[in-house]
Amino acid sequence: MNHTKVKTVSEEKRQAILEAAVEIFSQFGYHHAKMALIAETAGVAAGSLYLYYKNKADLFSEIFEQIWNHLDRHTCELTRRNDLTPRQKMDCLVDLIFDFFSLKTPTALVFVNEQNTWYQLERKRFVAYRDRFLQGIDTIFQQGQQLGEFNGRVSPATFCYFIFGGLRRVLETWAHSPGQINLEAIRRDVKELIQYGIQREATLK
Amino acid sequence: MNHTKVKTVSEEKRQAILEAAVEIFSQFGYHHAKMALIAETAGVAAGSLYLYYKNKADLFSEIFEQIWNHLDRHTCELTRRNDLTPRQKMDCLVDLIFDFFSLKTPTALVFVNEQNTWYQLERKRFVAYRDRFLQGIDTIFQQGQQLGEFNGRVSPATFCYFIFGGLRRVLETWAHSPGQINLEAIRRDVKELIQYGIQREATLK
Amino acid sequence: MNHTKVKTVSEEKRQAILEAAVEIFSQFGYHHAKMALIAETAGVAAGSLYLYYKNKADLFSEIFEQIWNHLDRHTCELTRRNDLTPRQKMDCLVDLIFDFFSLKTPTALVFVNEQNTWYQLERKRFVAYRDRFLQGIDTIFQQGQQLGEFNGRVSPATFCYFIFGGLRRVLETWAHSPGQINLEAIRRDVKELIQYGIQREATLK
Amino acid sequence: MNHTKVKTVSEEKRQAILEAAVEIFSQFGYHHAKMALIAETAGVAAGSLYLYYKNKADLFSEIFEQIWNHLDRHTCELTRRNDLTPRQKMDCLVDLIFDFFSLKTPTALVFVNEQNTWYQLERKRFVAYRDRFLQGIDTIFQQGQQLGEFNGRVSPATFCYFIFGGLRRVLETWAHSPGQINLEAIRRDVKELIQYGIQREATLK
DNA sequence: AATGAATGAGAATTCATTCAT
DNA sequence: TATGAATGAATTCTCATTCAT
Repeated sequence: MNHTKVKTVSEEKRQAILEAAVEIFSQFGYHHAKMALIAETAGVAAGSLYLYYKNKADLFSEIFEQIWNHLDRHTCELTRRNDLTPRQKMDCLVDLIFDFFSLKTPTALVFVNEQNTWYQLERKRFVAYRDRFLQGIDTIFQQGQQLGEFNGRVSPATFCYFIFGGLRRVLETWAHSPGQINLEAIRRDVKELIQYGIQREATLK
Repeated sequence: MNHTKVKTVSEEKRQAILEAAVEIFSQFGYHHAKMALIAETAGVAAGSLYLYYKNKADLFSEIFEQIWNHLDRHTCELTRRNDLTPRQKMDCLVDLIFDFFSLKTPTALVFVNEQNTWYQLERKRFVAYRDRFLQGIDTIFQQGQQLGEFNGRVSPATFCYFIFGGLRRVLETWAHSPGQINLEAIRRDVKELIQYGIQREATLK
Repeated sequence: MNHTKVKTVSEEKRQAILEAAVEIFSQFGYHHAKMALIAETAGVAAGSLYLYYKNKADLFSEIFEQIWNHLDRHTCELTRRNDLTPRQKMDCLVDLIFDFFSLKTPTALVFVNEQNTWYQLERKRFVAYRDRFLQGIDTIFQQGQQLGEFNGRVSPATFCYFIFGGLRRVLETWAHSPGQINLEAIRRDVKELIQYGIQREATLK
Repeated sequence: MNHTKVKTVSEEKRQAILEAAVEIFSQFGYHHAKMALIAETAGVAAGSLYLYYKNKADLFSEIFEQIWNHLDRHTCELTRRNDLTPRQKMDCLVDLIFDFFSLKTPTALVFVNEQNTWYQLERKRFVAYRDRFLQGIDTIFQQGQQLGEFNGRVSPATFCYFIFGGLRRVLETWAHSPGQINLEAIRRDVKELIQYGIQREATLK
């Protein structure tokens, strides 16, 4: 029974370190974040970090893995739902991301600001996760095209990249001054942009 | 007397260094780019870099300054033209970005990938340039809204970021495998997405 | 009451740790041998090592102590025997070393490879053991010289080192690929080399 | 012309660093030698070491390379000479080594004491150099066996290893207290041991 | 102006040892 | 006794920048 406790204690500390890392990475960026400071923030000795994570890059990657797992899980569910129209699904997708950003702000800051760092550290995984996510958008988009709800003249790939890039960019701006920009206003705007960007002309009559 | 000539020679070398820097920064990212390698690429000694630029950050900033000046100049011109409708201006803006990416790919990659690095190095300038550029788009956008051509419910800033983020992302994909993707097809798709994203519903009748 | 038993149990674990240490030290060398790995090999927790040995150096030293005690005991016995000629005693000495190597190969490897490490850690003891052992050889050697059996022009110490170095080297080669080399053939060769190296010219007539 | 000078200056400093390294390695052993101390001893900054040597292991290896190149060159020459009998060649070989040890004592100390360290760092090169050297002894030995000068009952391989090991061991002892042991006395003894160890019985009549 | 060898501050990481349980 | 998570001292190596030539 204390096996469970040990596991729990460890898992708790692992999480505490991760949270400290998020804090420090979001504040200083990957390259200026010092392991010693992460350790101090987490309330452990510097050496202890290496009991839970192989090295700085590994600790950093863990943040991205957790985010992607979260996004992935929900995107998959979303594509499979039958109770929503493609247009509603697209809205939900935007909500999924915006909810994550408003609830886990520091994590989200790391996610958008250090995207390129992670790409350099873990090219393979970066591409894999990104493509899986794009796949999700693609699925929804094609569902919409088949139902005649979405603009049929645009290639799904371009659409995916465009929407994903637009979202990321908007959130980057927010990430640079999260206190000053109203996330909810942006959320509405983005939905509007996507909806009217994908809407088939005929339906607008 | 030969002051002009010296100036020119110096200016040429300054530019050569800058181009080498673009090459190296785009390949390795700011933090993994070594000054020694930039010097070698530029065909000068490491120490000589410091005759032309104060330090690494300064050299890096210069790249962003040049890009912004280029974008700025063209955006300003564009806003002032009377021979184009706002919708056409928006098309021209897309062309501006597409041309920039296809003609100066490494520069463009540094611009999109190292945005956050530059933000950390030069917060003030980052914000200043960004806002000035936004101002330009805003002008066009408002012209379009006043003429009833553009969607009036979206904030120009969000619109602007979203569009540019989308553009950037699409072009990044192209930049990673330029031979395999038809740039002109993407250009058309993007214009389509933007037009129908900003178009006032009524005009779609 | 069960004091004896406890002692025995403890002694067994102490020995198990020592054997694990021999294994790891012989494989990685003193400086690359990790205490954690020794503990794992011995089937105890890392912290437990310190219940039996003061520290890494102490554990390491214990190996040398045991080897020396083994060599010492047999060498002493050998010198005291009256039923053997000096030449036969020398043969026995070679057998002692050969047996040690073939029966306790990892231990022997630590002994030969880490000689210098031990010298740095325990200079005093190193010298003391070495000199005591030399004393033994010296005794046999002088017995041989007095009987006119051995070459009188060579210093016993040099003789001793030379012979042991040669033995060690030959056995090292064998230890690195025990299956491919016939230990008995080497044993014969070495005895031949020693005999004819120590033999007084006159006796060869 | 100053190209030569630059080269010379660099080569001099490279050598100065190497000598400092020999000094420090011989005093503390590889694992306790600090790069900072080597730099200080050489009169350069710590970072400068890395201009001349890739890392600590590389600097350390250079010492062994130089020694082996020296020994190699002379051993090769020796085997090819026609003006010496095999017995004289064997004597010269011993002299080669002893001369090196008396002239370059600190270097020699590193060579014998850190043999095992080098083996662990550069297994391949260690074996290659050692085997090439053994080859040299082997050549001389077989020349001697063919002429009937040397003991024909001992396998050349065992002989080589034995002699090499004996030599190394004798010098190790000297290395542990170079001031207290008369190298010349050992030199004589070793020659004696080898000669009478390899001498064919018949020639002793 | 140009060079490039020299500098040295700075940070990640390892691992023997401890100690609360 | 036994554990093994936590500690933190200690050290290598990198690379932007300087400066004597």
